Amino acid sequence: MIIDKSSPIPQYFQLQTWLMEQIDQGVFRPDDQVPTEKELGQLTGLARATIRQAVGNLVNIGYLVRHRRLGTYVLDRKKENGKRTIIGILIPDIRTGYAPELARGAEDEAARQSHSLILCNTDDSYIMANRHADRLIEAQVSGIIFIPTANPVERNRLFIEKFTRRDIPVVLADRTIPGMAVDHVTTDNFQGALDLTSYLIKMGHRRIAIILNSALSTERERLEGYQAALAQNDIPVDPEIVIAEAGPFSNEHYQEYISSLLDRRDRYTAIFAGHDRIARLIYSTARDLGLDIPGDISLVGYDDLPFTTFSLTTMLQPIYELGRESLKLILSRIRGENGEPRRIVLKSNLVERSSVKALN
Amino acid sequence: MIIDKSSPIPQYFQLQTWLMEQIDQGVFRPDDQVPTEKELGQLTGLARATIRQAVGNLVNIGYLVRHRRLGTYVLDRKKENGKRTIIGILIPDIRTGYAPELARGAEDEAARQSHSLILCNTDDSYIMANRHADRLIEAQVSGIIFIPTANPVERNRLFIEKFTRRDIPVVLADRTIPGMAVDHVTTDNFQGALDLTSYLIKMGHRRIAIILNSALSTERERLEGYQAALAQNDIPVDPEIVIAEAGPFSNEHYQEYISSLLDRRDRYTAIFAGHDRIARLIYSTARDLGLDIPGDISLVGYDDLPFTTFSLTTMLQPIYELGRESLKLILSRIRGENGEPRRIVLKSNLVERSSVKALN
DNA sequence: ATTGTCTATTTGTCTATACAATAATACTGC
DNA sequence: GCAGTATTATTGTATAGACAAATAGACAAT
Repeated sequence: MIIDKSSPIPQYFQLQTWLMEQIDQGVFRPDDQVPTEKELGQLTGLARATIRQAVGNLVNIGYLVRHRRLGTYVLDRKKENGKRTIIGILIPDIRTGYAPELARGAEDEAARQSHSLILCNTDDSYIMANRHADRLIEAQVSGIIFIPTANPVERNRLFIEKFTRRDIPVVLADRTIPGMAVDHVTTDNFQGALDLTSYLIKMGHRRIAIILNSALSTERERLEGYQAALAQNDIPVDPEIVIAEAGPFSNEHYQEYISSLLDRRDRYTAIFAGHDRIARLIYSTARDLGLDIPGDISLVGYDDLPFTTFSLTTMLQPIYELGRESLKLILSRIRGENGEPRRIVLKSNLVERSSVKALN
Repeated sequence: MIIDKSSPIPQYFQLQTWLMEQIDQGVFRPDDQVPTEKELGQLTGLARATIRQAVGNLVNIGYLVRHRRLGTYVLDRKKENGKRTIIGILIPDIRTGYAPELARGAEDEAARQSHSLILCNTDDSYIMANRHADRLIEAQVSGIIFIPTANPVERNRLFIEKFTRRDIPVVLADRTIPGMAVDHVTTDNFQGALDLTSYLIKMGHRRIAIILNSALSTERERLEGYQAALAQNDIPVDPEIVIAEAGPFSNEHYQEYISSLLDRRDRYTAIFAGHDRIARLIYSTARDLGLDIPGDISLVGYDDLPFTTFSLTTMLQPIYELGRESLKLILSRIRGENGEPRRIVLKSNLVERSSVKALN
């Protein structure tokens, strides 16, 4: 029997629970009709008012929908979920690097599709990310765009599971998390770095320093691209001029690495900066030391941030598109598309300006 | 009588409506007990089940709360309102000018107080702002931080009323709307411009050009500060070198104004740029024309955006603080503080770099 | 072919009644 | 004074029955 009349649990509540179970277990599926009130009465032996109370509660919390004369139907949770039109985006810092461009790309697409974007700054800290996570769940976001923090894989994994446990889809933007099967939108960092390094080699540079943050998947891929380009040209890697430390770094930290790199400038003729922000720091540090770029040292960056005052040869990443594509992907998941995790890779383009001197 | 038995409107609904009216009109106030089901029965002549249906609905939508044995009480809407922890922020473009800094200031304070921030880009267009508005209302934001668009006062007024009609408080950040009594957080643009112009005069400049967007209240105030400084020093205003056009401008539009201003460079020795973004454009345009700053023309800006590569003397606005204060203010309103619209003015500081040549 | 009418079914509204659970308050016994 | 007990008002749960309103679908009228 469905209802235990002797139980202290109210009978309407027993019926309500039973109905929810049937729905959750797929016995009653979305858009199916559930038994009519009369049938439920025969099934349970309860009075119609009691049945109405149970069904009414389920209507209130969005499990069922009633149609006069037609019966009561199971509501499609996914469809309902799609009605909450808020998506969370977790970015290290909206003020730095490509963050504004990415956020704008995502927001434009969100607005176009009648969704709103909650902005969260993580400062690359998993503690902050987790605080945001709890708030976002409470705000009933229906999806998450996440730029993984510069922290161990495990930390990022736990963060993501907080959402997936609740059936809230997550898309990784730009950076990925090794070993995790999650949707991911990124650019071709390996190919980009390979092209960029090959360009330096073509310009006559053979001793090329590189400085990057190896806590970030994107920059690790760039390192691999750099190594591949050297290998293709039979140039051995000089570990003395490969600075690949892991961590969430402040400008001050980078400054130290840059200074020590500039101290060893007899070992190389060009620097590959892991991203434009480092490139800018290198530029201003070099200038303060009286060094000319590209006169004394050639320099390339990665990102193509807007500078206007400093003419950096760099790899243009389609960051605005990256934001848009991330949002499109998360929306398709919210709308119920399931299947294998997808990986979208956008092409980058070399932008040749005047921070590289030809040596040949 | 409260209930019209002959009406086609269901009696439970009539009772429900009546109760809501009593609450909204303050007959039953927050935390008051409403009549017990028995009393309502005597009052209306309805059966208890009907009364329970009416009251039950009001409990569901958050008007009332029932306590077994104690009675039914009016819920404090404000208290409930405070539970929705989302605030909307409408900014022209997260990618340009001080927007990232402002957004970060607001988001940090929001996170500190367990609130979330929905980011909206308006591109200074009231059409986009209105589209966002509808979405934000649907998302049930409990407050709005708004940077007015570069559009006529009326447009901005209508936008704000959309929210105030629904008891959603609005705080204006940075820019204001003339003639509207709304909370406002800004910087001392008049004093800042006065100081900045006085500085130029102290450096020996007497013919000072100014270029700004007069659609923005902030820049209008800066124009007044500029005029006041000239007046204090008995310098007449030369209308030929005051470019104060109104509109939402693209870089290309500004470029034209700048070019025409640079054509007349015999009439002035220094340019006061209405904001740093124009200053940057002036700098690069001048450089393309072979002009040196400050050698040929002195230049000051307003904002203190991070440049690193171009050393601009400018007025530092505490934008991060502006974002934080805006959020603090909106939260105090959300929490029920009422009273006269407040106006918070933050101090700016002159940052002396090397874009001004001393003429004396 | 379109429009109107009827019928059966299902949910929507409403009454009258009963007992249960809860908790503030008063009372009782020590 | 204080712990336990009884009282009692109030909401919570439940039943049985009735009529209303909407509407899909069948059928009739135009």
